[in-house]
Amino acid sequence: MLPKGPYQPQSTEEEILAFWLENNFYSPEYKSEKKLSTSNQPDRETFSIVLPPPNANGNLHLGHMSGYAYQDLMGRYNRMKGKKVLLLPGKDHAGILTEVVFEKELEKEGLSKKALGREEFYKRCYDFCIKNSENARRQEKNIGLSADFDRELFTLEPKIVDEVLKAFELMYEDKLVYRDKRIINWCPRCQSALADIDTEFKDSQSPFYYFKYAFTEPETDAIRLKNEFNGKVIEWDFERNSTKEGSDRLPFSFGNYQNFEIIGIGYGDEQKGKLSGKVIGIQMRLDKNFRLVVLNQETEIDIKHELDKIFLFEIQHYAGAHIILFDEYSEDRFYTNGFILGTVRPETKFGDTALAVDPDDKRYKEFVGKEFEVRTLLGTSKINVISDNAVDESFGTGMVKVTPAHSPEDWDIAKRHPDEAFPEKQVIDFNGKMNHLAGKYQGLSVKEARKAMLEDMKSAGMLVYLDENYTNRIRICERCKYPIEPLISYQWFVDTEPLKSEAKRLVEEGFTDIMPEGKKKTYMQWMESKEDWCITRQLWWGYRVPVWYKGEHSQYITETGEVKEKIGDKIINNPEDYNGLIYVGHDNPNSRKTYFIPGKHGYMSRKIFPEIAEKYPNTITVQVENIDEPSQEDYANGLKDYDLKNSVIIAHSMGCPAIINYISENNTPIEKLVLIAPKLIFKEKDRAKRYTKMLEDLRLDKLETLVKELVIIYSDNDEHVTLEDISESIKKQLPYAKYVLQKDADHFATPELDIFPEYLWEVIKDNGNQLNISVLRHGETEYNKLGKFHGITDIELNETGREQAHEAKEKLGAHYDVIISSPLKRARQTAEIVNEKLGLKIIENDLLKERDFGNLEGLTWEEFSEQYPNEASKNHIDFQPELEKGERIEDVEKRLREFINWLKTSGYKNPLIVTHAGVIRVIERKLNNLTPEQSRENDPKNLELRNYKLSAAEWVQDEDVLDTWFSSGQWPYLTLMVKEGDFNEFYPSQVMETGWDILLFWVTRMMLLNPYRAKKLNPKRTDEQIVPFKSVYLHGLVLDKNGIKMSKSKGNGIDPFEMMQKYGTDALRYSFIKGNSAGQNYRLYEEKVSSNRNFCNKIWNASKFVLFNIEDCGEKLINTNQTELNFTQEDKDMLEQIDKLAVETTRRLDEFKFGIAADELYESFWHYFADVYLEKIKTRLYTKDRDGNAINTSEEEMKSRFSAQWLILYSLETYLKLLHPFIPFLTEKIWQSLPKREEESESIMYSEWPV
RNA sequence: GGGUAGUUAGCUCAGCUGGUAGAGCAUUCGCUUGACGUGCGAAAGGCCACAGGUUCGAAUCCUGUACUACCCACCA
Repeated sequence: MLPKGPYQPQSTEEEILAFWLENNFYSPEYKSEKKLSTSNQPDRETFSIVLPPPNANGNLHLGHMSGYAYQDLMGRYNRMKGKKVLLLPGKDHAGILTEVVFEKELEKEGLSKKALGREEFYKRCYDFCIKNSENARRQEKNIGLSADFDRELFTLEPKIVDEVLKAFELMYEDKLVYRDKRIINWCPRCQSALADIDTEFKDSQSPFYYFKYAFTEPETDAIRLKNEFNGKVIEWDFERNSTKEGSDRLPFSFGNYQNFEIIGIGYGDEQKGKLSGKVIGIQMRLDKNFRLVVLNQETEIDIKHELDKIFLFEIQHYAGAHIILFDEYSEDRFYTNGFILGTVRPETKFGDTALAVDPDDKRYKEFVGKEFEVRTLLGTSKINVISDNAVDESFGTGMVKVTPAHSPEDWDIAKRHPDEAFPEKQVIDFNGKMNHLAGKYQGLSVKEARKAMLEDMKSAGMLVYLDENYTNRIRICERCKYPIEPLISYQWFVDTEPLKSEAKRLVEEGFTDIMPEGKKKTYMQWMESKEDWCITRQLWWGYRVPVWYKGEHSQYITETGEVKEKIGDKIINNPEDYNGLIYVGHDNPNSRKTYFIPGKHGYMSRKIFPEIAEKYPNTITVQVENIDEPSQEDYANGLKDYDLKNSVIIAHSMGCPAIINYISENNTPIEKLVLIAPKLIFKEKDRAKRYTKMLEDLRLDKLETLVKELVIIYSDNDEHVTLEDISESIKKQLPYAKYVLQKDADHFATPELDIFPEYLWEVIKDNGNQLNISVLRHGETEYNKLGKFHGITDIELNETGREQAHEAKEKLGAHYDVIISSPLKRARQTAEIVNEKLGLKIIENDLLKERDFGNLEGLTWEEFSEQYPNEASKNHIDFQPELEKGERIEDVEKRLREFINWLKTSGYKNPLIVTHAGVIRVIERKLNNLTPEQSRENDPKNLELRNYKLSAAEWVQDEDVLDTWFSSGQWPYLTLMVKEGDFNEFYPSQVMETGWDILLFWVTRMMLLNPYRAKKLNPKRTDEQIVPFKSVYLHGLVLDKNGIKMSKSKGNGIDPFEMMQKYGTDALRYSFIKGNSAGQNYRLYEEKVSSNRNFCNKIWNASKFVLFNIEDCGEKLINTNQTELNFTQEDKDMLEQIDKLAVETTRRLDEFKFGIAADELYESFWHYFADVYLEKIKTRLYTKDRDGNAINTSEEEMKSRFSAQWLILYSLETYLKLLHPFIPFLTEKIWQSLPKREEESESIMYSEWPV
């Protein structure tokens, strides 16, 4: 029985939720022991929804909750229909948003991103997200979301990360991902590139500057400037003060004022006297030969204001005309001819590369295609005039400055006029400050520069007009609202074209359906648009791009303002320059090994391979048993202990067929395979009977897919292989290999190391040591002699020290290319002395300074022990880890790591470094991986020279991370790949349910990337099998009572949990659904929730009534068949009503008309079942009248009563089932109290849907 | 500039296979001992934006207009 009183949602929900969770009902794998449970239906179809992952950090708001209500509704409905349902939850790392949030979090602790370093930051941020995601997960459970939480995934989970990076690699290979220089949105605050979609617009009132590029030679070009008004040349009749047509008006108007009297004419000044003293008017120099002076006769108007308006109008329409306001400006200022242009961003004008006009604009026709020298704030410069359709002749002056580096539109224009408008000139740096091209404005922020330039343009007479009332829209960062700076930068992009046309087709052909219909068009329109999708962000929080550069890479701005990229010391000028400098793959190419596979014969295998392997790290000679007569098995045994994946392999002779077979068999991808004298492969089949098997097995067919770069080195005078053989045999079979001819005799048997083929050296050096560092300790000082510690105490060399240095210089080799010295005197002096012989450049580097010993400075150990006994006891004469003042050892290590990194990229190959004992120790430790204790006994003596080798050409990983949409765009694929078998079972999912506002952000990108991945996984998948979901249902957004979008900043949000507390989760869920339709925003306010709470209460009370009135029936009710009963007309009506409703509800749900279904259920349950039917049958149900006398006692009455009892139970159960997807908790609670058959499901979740 | 949706009761919205309009809230009146006042019964309130068309019949389908909201692009 149900308890008395109104429905109490809180306690019921708690109880029911625990029941569901404990029984694992949410898992698609759930199986019940009860026979009637729908989980036991044979051959269940699957039904999956991959849920949109909310930000792991965030609290869930109404928007999330409404989504869950819809998703869960579908899940529960389909579960009851007997489907195997998976609702797959996840949490998003939300890239830039979280990074900003977490940075603020760190600030609170007095920490910063930089102080933590990348790894630590990532780790902490990860923990932060995981911790906070518990919150969201709890909220999801509380709303009753029946998702399989055991499958929940975080977007940065290692397995997901692997898959995301793999997508990048695949797309790179397919050329769908490429690196290029583009104009991008740069957020100077976030210090990151952003995609268009990560930006917003804000209306802004920005002054609009009309300024003039004045010709340096005023009269030449200016003369040709013609002014045509409305298509005709004005001809003014001076005599009659009218135009040639006889009108006394100009063939155009000044703003709204028609009644201007034209009183001044002619170039001569005969009329001037008439104007003196009272003229406030406009003088237009329409042509070289005359001007017009116009006087306003209206006295009541604000003449200054009106003239401003007119003036602006004239500037805009009669560009090139020279206009003067008499009392404002002196005449001369405007008599210089030039081009007037308008802009809101004068500071970018240093980046102008051309001036553009509308091709149809007659005013400028004869200037197009010519170059002019004009005056600028920084002197003069030459500039081209081009014509382009992007220019609108009616806007501004009809002439635009083209600044390709700072405006996306101008970049596009420039691309169409590469010769005139390129290369770009970037004048603003990544911090939003003016750079070297801005002359005296360098270093100013964009805002400051604008202000300074305004003043300068005014005084230089360049400013023609300033329109203070201009409104435009500026792009701002979606996350931090900082204005975006369009800049040119090298980034990674996705080529969306081919993906878009595919995504468009899949919807057009109906493999994915989008609801509501109207949004399909929005989708199509987006799929037709063009976009360079920039997928790299300069952040730490996210998937670090699996890209490696050969050496440090950087972007910089050249003297002329061109943006360039440098990798190592190579400058990238075109895409081909990246060849060999970029490695894409998420293994670290630095740890890539070089393997030598020896053959049976020769000096190469026996001597050279082992010698090199010993000398170079990461180089290994594979040991092969029975190398005199090796078999395939011998090779396989030798190789099996090594991970050859993505390695470099150099094989000789018999090693060649062996390795080819081995990698083919194991499908091992190889970065580079070098085959030296692989003659046996091609020639010696008949001769080498012993190797027949190896050669017969030879699988050249797979090489092309497995080996990225294949090199074959052959010898032209090999007795076995001739050039002809090569061309006939090998090249035909391996046309993609690179062939290297070794001219000399058969090198590979020659005992001379130095004729080892040059090419091989290159290969090995990639992984080998290129940088030879020699480190020299300075000479003796007085303090050294006395045993006094001196770190930063700047003591000179003493006599002995100088002598030592002189001695040392004689012994030094001549191969150094630079001297790098600590700035302290003792080192610097030593460097200078030894350099007397070497004659090199000496560079000082602060990082090489000796450690600051704090209290120990200037003291001997004994003195120190006396003065600071405590401190001394914690340290040792040779090793001082615990100094109270001074520099910490870790800090010394840190700066030296920095120094070594700098050195690697400095370009020096053989530097001589002059520094201090402490520093040398640290360097040594770093390079030899020693602990401080291990290194302390090995102090270098004065002027002792030590040599180290370093790998200079290291691969350096790209610092950037991937755009969040790049990963969330693959979400269904990614999540279903994690658990074995899920992909095959649940992909494609049935529905994608989300708000329509992220259709263009997310749904489109999922349609771009998922089909691509699915097809890649298995090319045989059909269109139907590659789409990520069959239907997209876009729900409307939740608005507040006044129809305004809820937001934190407006404070108009409703807290869903407050509503749940107050009215119950079911009531809130019902409010999200009842009466709403796809794609339509709807308002949510407390009254709605409360009325739905009333509905829940109605269900509760009606159920109590039903249960109370069937109490006396016991087992009889559930064992009676409908056909055994005699129904009255009212019963039959009820029966018809409920049966029809079930059919109707099913239809509505199948058509995604959730809102209508909820309406109809509400109506039918309340206003028919409860209000009509239950009222009608009360007389049949009661066993006593008001006075307590027994009634309904005849057999017929008893029968009628039983029929009614049967029917109210039947109806109630049916209603509960139909309502369960909408109102899960309450319906479960009541269902539990209903009399049921033994084999009935233990939960309404798996009860059978009534149709 | 391109696109999408909307315009129905005082308010918020349903109603989209065409058959003289519905719900919630609000309003008015009545009802309280037996599931429920978080209730029951009743009432009032709409030429379904406008104009054409198709049809026996249009809130519903078509065309156009007006207004509103939103999205995309552009704004030198």
